[in-house]
Amino acid sequence: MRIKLEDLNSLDLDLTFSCGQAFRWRKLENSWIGMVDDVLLKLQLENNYLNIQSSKPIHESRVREFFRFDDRLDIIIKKLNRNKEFKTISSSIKGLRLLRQDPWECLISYICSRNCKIMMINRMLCDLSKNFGEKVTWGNQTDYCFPSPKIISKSKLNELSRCRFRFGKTQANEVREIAKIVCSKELDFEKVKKMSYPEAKVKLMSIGHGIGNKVADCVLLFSLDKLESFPVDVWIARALVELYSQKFNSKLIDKIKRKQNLSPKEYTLLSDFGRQHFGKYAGYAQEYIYHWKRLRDGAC
DNA sequence: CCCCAGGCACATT
DNA sequence: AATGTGCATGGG
Repeated sequence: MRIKLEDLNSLDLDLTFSCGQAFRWRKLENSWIGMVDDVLLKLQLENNYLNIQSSKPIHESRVREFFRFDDRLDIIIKKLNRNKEFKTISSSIKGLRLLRQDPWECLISYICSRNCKIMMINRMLCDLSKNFGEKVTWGNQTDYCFPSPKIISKSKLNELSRCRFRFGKTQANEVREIAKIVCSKELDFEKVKKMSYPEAKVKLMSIGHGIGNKVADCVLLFSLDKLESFPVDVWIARALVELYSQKFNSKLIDKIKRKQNLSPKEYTLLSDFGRQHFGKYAGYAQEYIYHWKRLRDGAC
C-alpha cells in the first residue's frame, strides 16, 4: 500500500520518530519499523509517497489516523509562523508530524519518562513489550504488541520490575495500579477524548500514581487529540527562557537556569503562556521547539 | 568515582 | 504556596 502525500514537506519519518514523542520505533536502513495496533509496519518514503508494508492487512484509514494526516501540517505551520521566533525554528524542521498514539501505551510511556533519558525510556518500553506483549514475526523482523492493561494488572511485581524502570518497584507498582484503573473503566480513554482540554486534564491528574502536570499534558497531546496541550519539561522551560525571556520574572528564569523543579503554579504559568501564545495548535509548536532546543544544546 | 536524565508524591517550612 | 527530598537505573 502507498499513501500520496500533500507535498515533500508533509512528512519526515526521521524527525517524526526520533523527536521523542514515540519510543518503540526503530530505523532499518532507509525504513522505519514499528507497531500500530497488532500490526507490524515497515515504512519508507519515496518521492511524494509513503510506502507501507505490513505483517497483515491494515486499512489505509488506520495509517492515516496514526499519522494525523487529517491535520494539514502546511496550514498549521503557516499559522504558527506568525510568531517570528517560531518561524526561525520551523524553517529548519520540515515534516515533523505529531502522531496519534494509543492512549494506554502513551500513558505508560510518559510514566516511564519521568526524570529519565530517552534511550532508557525506549528500553523500558521494549522490555515491557518483550516480557508481557504478544510476539509478532514477519519475515526476518520480530516485534511485540504493547501489553494490554489486563495483562499488566495481573502481573507480579517482581516480574514487572525486571523491566528496568527508573525507580524500580515503586514505578512498577504505579504502572500496575494504573493498569487496574484502566481495566475497571474508572479511567476510560474514549470518554476523556470527548472532554474539553481542562476537563480531561483534571480527570487524568485525579488518577495519581505518577500522573502529574507533565505526564497528563503529554498523554493529552500525543494520544487524546488535545492539540492545545503544551507540555513543559526542562527543555521547553529552557527554550522559553531563551526565546521569550522578557515575558517572565527573573526569579523564575533563574530557577529554570539552575535546573530546579518547577512548582505546580510555575508549570501552569509556562504551559498557559504556550497555549495563549500559539493557540489551538500549541502542541505542534511545543514539539518543534522541543526538538529545536535539544538539537541546539546537543542532547543525546 | 562522579554526574544527571521529557517528574512526581509527600514532608517540612 | 514555596522549597526540599526520596525515588534508586545506568550511560557518559
